[in-house]
Amino acid sequence: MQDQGVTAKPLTEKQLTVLLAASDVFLEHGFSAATTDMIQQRAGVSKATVYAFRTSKEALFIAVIEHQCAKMTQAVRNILPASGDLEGTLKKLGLAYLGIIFSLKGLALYRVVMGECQRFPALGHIFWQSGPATIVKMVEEYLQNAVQDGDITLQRTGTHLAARQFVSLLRGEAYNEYLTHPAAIPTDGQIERWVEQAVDTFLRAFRCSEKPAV
Amino acid sequence: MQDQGVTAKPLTEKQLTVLLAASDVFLEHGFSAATTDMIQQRAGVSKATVYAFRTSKEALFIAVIEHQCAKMTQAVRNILPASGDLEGTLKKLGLAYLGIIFSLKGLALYRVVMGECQRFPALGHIFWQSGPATIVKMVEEYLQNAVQDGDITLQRTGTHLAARQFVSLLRGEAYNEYLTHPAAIPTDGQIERWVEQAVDTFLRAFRCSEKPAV
DNA sequence: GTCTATATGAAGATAGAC
DNA sequence: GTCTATCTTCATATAGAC
Repeated sequence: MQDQGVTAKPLTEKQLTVLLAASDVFLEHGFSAATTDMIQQRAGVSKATVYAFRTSKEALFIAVIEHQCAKMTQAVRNILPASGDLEGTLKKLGLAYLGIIFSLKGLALYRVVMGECQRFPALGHIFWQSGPATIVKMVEEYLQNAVQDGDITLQRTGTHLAARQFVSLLRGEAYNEYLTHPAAIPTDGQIERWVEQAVDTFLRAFRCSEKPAV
Repeated sequence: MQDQGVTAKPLTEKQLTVLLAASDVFLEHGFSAATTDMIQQRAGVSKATVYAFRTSKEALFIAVIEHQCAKMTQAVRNILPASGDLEGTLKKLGLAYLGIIFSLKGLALYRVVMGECQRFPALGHIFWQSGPATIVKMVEEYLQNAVQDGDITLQRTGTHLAARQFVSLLRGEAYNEYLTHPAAIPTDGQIERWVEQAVDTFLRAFRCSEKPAV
């Protein structure tokens, strides 16, 4: 661990170089197939410098995933839907979220975490909290506002499940499709269409115009 | 490849032993972290027997994933919803599908494929076709029947997207949650609730009682 | 702190007996 | 076809100079 987490950790230039090189290599190859030689070469430093930053390959890998997850959390938390109406809010939020998870790095991070979370269970938890759990919580808040404004009713499912269903619709089958077809990422136009279709279906299922038949 | 695919391949007893042992090891550790020693020991045979079945670790891994995907396709195709009404059909289908993908092996297969589909792109394609694409096609057929019966209208999204949205709702956030928290699998009761909630939301969004406002 | 060079162990694959 | 024993390669990690 070595100074992870809350306490500040002002990385030196070389340390940052190592961390970024290790990120590239681990995100591309996963833990086991990546070698410290690759990382060393990519960073342009010697092996001793790599091991001066973290004392083992495993510790380096954990640092990389924690760093990537922290970056993702930050990106998700920075989403600030401007619009006042629910539809516009959900669309802005959806666009930003899909932009993150459908990026090359977003997809690669997901693949690596899935592949290694059996060996590193802590990383599975961290990823879950950083990504899905965070966006669901944010959606939940916006939905609760919309309930108070009378736009939608969530009595049938509860706020939490409704938020989860929205995020699932948002991600959609396209997520699995692109995860299993590496090297390709969707265009902005495709993402826009997915978002509109997800928001559309969600609002049809939860809009107040329908009777909230519990 | 060596006699994969359409042509029959009557595996000898030892070959099957090796294949099953390799399946266990690869599904637990992924490709790189698994060793031929583990497979050899688990199968109770010598290393020469392992290499007599497939000529390299990579070929053995491909055989394992193809076999697991074929088994999954078979399981999905065997789902035969009995009920005549749409709601019952979707529920039966959903229950069976979630039973497959939320099993220990189903979750493990997904993790391994995700982790290795960068190195083995063909396996990503195979998995996509075996799992998500297959279930979506089946849902599509049932939805089309329901449209002709006048139960639902899919003009807004088209049949294909509607089917994809249903499958996404079905899988839900729970899928990511259990993927990132290995060793745990949901109870049958939980799966039942997820299915009911997914079907409920889906039918609310697509039922004919709503005006198909294109 | 950083580099070069190296020790050490492990894993994929094979040779040769039966 | 199967087993025992082994070869060879390569990756993690360290020792020692600067």
